[in-house]
Amino acid sequence: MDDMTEPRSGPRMRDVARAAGVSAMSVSRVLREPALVSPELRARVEAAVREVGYVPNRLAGSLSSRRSEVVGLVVPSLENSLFAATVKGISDVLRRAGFQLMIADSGYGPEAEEAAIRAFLGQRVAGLILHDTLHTEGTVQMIRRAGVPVVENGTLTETPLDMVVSYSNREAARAMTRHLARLGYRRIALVTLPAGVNARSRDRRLGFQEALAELGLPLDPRWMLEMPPGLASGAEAVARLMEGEAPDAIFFAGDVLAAGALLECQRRGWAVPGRVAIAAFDNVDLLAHMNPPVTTLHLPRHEIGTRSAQMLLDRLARRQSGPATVDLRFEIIQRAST
Amino acid sequence: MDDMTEPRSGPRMRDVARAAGVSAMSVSRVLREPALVSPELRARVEAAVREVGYVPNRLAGSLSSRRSEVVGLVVPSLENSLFAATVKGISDVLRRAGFQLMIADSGYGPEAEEAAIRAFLGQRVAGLILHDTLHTEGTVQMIRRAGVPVVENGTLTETPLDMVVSYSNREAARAMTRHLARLGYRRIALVTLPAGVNARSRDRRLGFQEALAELGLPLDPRWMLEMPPGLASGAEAVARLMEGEAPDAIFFAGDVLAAGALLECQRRGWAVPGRVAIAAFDNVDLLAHMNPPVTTLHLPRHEIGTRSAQMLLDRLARRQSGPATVDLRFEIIQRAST
DNA sequence: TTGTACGCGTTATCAT
DNA sequence: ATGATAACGCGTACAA
Repeated sequence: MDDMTEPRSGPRMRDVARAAGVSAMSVSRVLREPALVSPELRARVEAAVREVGYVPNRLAGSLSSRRSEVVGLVVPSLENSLFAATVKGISDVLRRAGFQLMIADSGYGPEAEEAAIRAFLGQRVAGLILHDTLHTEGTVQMIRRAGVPVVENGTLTETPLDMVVSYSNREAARAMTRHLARLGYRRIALVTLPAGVNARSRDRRLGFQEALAELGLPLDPRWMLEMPPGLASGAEAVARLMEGEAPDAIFFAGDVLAAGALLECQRRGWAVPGRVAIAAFDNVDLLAHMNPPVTTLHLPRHEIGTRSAQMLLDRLARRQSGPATVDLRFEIIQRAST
Repeated sequence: MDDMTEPRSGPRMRDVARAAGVSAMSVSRVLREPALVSPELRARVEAAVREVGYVPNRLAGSLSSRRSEVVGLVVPSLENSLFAATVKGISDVLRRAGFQLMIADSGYGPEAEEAAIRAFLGQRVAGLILHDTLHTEGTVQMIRRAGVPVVENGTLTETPLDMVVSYSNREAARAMTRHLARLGYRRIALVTLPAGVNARSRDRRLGFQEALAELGLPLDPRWMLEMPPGLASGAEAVARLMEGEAPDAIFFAGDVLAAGALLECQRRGWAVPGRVAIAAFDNVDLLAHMNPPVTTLHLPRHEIGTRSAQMLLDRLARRQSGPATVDLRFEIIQRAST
């Protein structure tokens, strides 16, 4: 039965020092620079640390050293598994370096992002990783004033805050569109997420339009839909596009729209790709296992995370200096749905 | 062109105080207890805050007050979207209370969990939320010594560290098994994730066995499979179970195994539920959109998050005192696959 | 209502 | 190689 007294503060460095019969500074050194310390001292201190169950207070440490081992990450949504791969990459690299990860979502737009970043800066994070590339003025000012390194992830923005690690959404959409044309499709439709505050969707639409123009294919505005995320959206989109003058291929450039569409085709008995071909944007496991398997892009989601974290760490270690843009490659995965 | 000098520390409270012509304490009060301060003082201070772009240092604040507004969360995997709903619930509640979230994954087992918790305690988190319920001795000791409130989420463990918010994996598995029997199925197989270090899988297997015993149905060990997570696993499981003496229903109690199995049945031309019925454990969007839609359980994933965070906040505000177990309800969603 | 003094637990710096 | 001292930036407790 625990007694519910005041939250204990636990043993401090000086308690360890006393137990080991040394000064607090020696304890600090043993913990951070064991090489600079005599083996005997180290042994005594390490024993004392275990004896009293000492867990160093990183708040005090960071306050004093003016450094922190926490990175702040802002993703558009915590529920979207597309970001999960990137988060995993970030987390893996940070953990090995002894860094912690704080996460917030900006689901409600750039203002929510600003609030999250303000909170992170209050915690004096060592760096920031942002998925979105569209920020409020206040956000930009805060970040500049704070002088923390930042990596943006969502798309290869031309106006980066600092560092960017991503792939080109525009080139990826362009490549897939050209791929569909190469396969013989001529009436190609595009479905994206709402492009309003989503730079990624905007870039994908641009790439699609570019490709059609280059190929001399018709660009019918009725064949460019914006739908909210979700399987139901994909189903609705394909149903809507197929009534009237139907496309022969649909490029679903976002979320799980393509999967939803294919499932709807199965229900309606529409042959894929016989009646309409379907292509997706993201190489989620599901698409490979569907019937037919769905043609899609493979994007370096995990690598975006590892590279982002690594660049941040390099900058913090002064191993790298200025802004930088890393353009990671994507790949087309041709499957039976096209 | 930024000059890459030393990381600036930014304006401090005393800088704001000077700019406003008041004492630092007044700045602190304006920020934390605006009600106790005269309107004019507040106005001057708020203007000064904006003028110098002040962002309070929460490291210093927490060090001084011995309180923090950070909660540590450990999930088994950052890539599994099942946890995402819970994380979202946690994040939503914490944000409204001005709390931040630190996240780590324990993908490599209880030792990784211990390391994550040690790091969190070093950051002096106000509380912990753990998905797993199986911990090392070191973990238990550390948490007791630190005296931080803890919520466990994964299953209704009978040996909680402190608070538990979950549903009963055992009852849920039992209920679904009985449901299948009620529908007339008699040769019921079970597929779970490896139950080794996974208390959830263990509880599900127990519930399944209980139900069979109660119903007087045969318990053939060859009909209880353990498979790694993933669609491919589900496909392999159904293929393996259907050779030889085949079950008439398969209960896939984990991950997306059921979806993988159904897709495999489509490929093989096995009618579902004609040839074999399929039930799943988690109400992911996909299952509702498949052909046929898949019978499953609806689990209170999001509510687990909100309730966990709320209980933690309540405890921190001294509004609730002791250990507690919250048993949230689940629900059977009967669909065409059974 | 506002201000002063001190301490939170650690690290940087300098001295021995 | 080890120790003493003074910050780090804020909040608590008390005084005015």
